[in-house]
Amino acid sequence: MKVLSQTSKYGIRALLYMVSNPSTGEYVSIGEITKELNLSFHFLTKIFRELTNKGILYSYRGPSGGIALAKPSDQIMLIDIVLALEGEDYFDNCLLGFPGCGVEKPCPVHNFWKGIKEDIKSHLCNTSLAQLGEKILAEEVRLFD
Amino acid sequence: MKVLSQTSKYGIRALLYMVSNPSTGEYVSIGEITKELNLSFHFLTKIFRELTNKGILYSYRGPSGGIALAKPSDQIMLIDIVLALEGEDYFDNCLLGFPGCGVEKPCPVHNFWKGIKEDIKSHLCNTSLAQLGEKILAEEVRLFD
DNA sequence: CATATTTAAGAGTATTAATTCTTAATTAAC
DNA sequence: GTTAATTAAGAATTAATACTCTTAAATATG
Repeated sequence: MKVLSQTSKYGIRALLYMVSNPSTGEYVSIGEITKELNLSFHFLTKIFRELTNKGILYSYRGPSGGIALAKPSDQIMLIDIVLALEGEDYFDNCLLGFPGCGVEKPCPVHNFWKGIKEDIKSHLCNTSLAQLGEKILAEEVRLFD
Repeated sequence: MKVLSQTSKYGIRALLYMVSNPSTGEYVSIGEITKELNLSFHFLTKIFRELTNKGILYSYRGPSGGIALAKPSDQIMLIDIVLALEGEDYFDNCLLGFPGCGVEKPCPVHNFWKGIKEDIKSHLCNTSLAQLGEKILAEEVRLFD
């Protein structure tokens, strides 16, 4: 059951590392993150480039450069990251792949699936990086192995 | 948001065609189904081979042969098809791909995702091909374009 | 038994997603 | 201005999924 691409998963994990490890400097380097989370440096760089282009991150080149959240972490919702990385049409899918499934001609599981998607969407809309970062800091959940 | 593979989607759509188009003979040919649903004959043949191997379908070769449900349609649940085609570990996933996410060391969205998965699983467990076939026959929903 | 119809099996190809690699641009510090 | 540290851009490669093709086996019918 692959609901999110590796791109989104790595992106979110890396952002959660950032909010749960308040760094001293203004920018945190991608190298540090990939080293800590054991991710591919080049792959995460590409992912973060996308988030920078979408206005979710700031980036700064050169020594002591890196990336930083463009907004306070309590104002960045999971939905922002998912839509940025998966595409704005992320929720426009039919579970069974029926061509033309929609309100006018629903597939046999349309209403059920609509409800599930609404649950997921609302949770992503109402969950900020800050909230999850706090859970990690409170050690209710874990970021690492 | 791709929750099911094309394999599962085509497989379920084809089975729904079967239950909503009670054929005269004992077996329905794969060629008829793919012609009606505009699917690839060879691809669906491969998918149905898997369902036959898993005991969900019977198959019979030769003229007027084809495939048939191995059990009455009200005893074949969507979960049976999904697990057969996606694998038994279909629900063993972490939304964010955290390594080792589980009860002992949950990721920050573990409990939320657990709930969603339970909703999906229980719906798939409680929905039979017969139920969906009836909805199609009652024209509440559509199988075709 | 010859032919036509159908599924079985799996090799082969194409498309998409994931990952790696190479080169360039920016900036700080000496 | 030279060097080192860092992101930017996107080409190139690999892996996974989706799909197609070829050959074989089974079976009904004349």
